[in-house]
Amino acid sequence: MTTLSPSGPIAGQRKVRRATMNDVARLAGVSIKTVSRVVNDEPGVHPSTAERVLAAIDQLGFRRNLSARNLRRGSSTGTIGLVLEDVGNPFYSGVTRAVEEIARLRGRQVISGSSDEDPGRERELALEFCSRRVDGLLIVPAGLQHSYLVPEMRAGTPVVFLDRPAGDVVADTVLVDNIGGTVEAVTHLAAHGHRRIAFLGDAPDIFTANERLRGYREGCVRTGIGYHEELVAMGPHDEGSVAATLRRLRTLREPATAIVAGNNRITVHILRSLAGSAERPALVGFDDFELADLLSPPVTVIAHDASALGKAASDLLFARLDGDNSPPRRVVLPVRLVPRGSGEVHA
Amino acid sequence: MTTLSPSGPIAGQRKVRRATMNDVARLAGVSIKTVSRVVNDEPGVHPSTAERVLAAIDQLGFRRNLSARNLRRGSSTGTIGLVLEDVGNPFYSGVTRAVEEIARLRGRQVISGSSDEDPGRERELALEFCSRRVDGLLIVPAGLQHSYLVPEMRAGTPVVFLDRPAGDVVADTVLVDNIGGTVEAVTHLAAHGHRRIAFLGDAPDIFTANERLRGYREGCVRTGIGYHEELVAMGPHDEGSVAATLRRLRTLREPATAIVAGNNRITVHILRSLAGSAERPALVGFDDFELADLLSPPVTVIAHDASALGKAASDLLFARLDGDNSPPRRVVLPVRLVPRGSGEVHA
DNA sequence: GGCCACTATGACAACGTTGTCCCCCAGCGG
DNA sequence: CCGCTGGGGGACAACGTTGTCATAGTGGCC
Repeated sequence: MTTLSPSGPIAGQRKVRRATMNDVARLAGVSIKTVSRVVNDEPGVHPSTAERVLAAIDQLGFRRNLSARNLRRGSSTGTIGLVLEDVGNPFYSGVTRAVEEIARLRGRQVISGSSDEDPGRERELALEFCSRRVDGLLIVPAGLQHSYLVPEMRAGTPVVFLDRPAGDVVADTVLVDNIGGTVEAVTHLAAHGHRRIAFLGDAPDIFTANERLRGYREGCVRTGIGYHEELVAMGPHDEGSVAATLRRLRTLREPATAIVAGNNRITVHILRSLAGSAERPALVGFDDFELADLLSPPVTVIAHDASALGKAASDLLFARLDGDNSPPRRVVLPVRLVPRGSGEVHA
Repeated sequence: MTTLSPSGPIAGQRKVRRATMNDVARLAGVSIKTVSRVVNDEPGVHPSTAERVLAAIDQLGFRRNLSARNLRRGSSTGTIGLVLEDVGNPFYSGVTRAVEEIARLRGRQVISGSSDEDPGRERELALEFCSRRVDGLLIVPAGLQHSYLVPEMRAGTPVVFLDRPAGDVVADTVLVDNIGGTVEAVTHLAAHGHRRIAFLGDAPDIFTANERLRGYREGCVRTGIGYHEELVAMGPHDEGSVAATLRRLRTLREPATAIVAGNNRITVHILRSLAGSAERPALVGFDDFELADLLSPPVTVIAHDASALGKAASDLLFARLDGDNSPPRRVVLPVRLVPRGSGEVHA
């Protein structure tokens, strides 16, 4: 194995101009159009000519400029844009992976970015993607205003909202059954004898957090254990605030004996806070996560599949790209309670 | 809050042609060049003119076409390409996040794709990114041949290899101290009295797997416990093969009392296989992972920071983009053993 | 031998933007 | 009143590619 040094810029030389079809054409002694034909596998090029062209391409290291191509062709840049909350969050990286998979099958590249729950950033990313003329847009909304997308949608860019609905446009949306999930969580805990069930959720202006709170409340009402303000703690949570909340819940006149966690991050914060304490409340977490089954006790969760979400949204998007122009759809994916132990502790 | 329906394609109408600078110019009663000036915040436009232009832009929902811009300007498409093994793997999604962060600070978008350890796919992705004229390329190599990148590097596209070195080109590379890590793992286990330490690693043609094996071997030699073929199991591992290997290790004439796991996936497979069994060998895993500290016993790991890796690589890439043309560098990031319990079990 | 059909190839414009260069006009000094 | 200056704005070409249309050559057929 010889080690090639690319003897070019790396060694501090001037940048070499990139070869264009023109250069290839000159070298191969044909017209630029013929090069184009070869590059695009168009018929009607004599095999021997094609061979000369290919040799020239190889020699020059030619690679066609997709900016130029996209400009000329007008339609389809072969990319789709994905705006999510945080690629670093395993849930969203699962979504990303699924989207990438579907996109690959359909010959598209994914461009993604994290909004970090900042509506301004979400908008910035989405519009940036539009400037790049993505063929479609998948968005996990951070904000409630999406009218900024109207011109893009009018111009034919399909948009699918993911995990949360758009604020003020009508568009395809894929959600999970947040309400059903927390109703089930509460029901499950109540069935195991718990009457004092707390809910720790994310900031209430986040759609899913709010929905899950609603489900929690409905569960409390349906099971007859009643809804008690003091058992609810919403808001952006970090390790510290979760620990503080747990302390508070323990010292109530009637302490909480069970907890529903509003998302995977909160579940983990809770687990970490509880680590080592002998007495631990029953726990059901929203979102499944790796290793939940290996903890002791294993963590009961409301599971919903990141891949399924990504796949459903991509499928919807590609259906639009294929010309489906039926009215906007709202898909709600089911969740399921996975009993593992942590929620089956008796009160 | 009113609900806007984008009354366009969604409702099944014809696609509206997207507004161009020409349309804006016509509407604003100026030349296209003036529109360009406004859009690019160039000086020399009368405030009142600029206002008219901005109004027209708003009215038409104009968004400049970056394909055209990039084509015309020739340099910098404002994107960087990231080829990794699997965005769905938490380790790589951490890398992605870090890269995205740095890119954002430098005004770049990240385009990423997963190679799934397939060299062909890696190449395909990298070249696709080159066709899109990314400003730079970050690659977690799947294969050993990277001479296909030479024309690109010559043309001035900086390339940084991540986590593994390139096969046959000289280029910037950021690695972690794989050898040092497994040496330390073995040393740690030996210090706790283990003499029969097994190693479960990934396929040996993967650079990191091979390095870690080397470290393991060196650790065995240095500690004087000796290297025994029968204690090593390389190869692509899944849940089943790991379980089988563990059974084999248990039934040796001198069974293994400790295990070093070659990466986070293997560690998890091991944990899952061991779940429930009373007697468990000591374990040190390569790669830290979320909740490792909450398992029982908590899992001792060789930790290295995905963000640090992503950041180091991006920093290197942007240094190149800023004109640094010193000889290619190889950065090796330190790892550290995080003792948590699973590796401190006495033999 | 003349005409046609067909294959292989090329000339040219156009995609939407920006860099270069030029022009117009108001204001000002001589 | 003239020439000069500088701010504001426009005409035009060019980026690299592809779609449209034209054309040269070749062989077959009456």
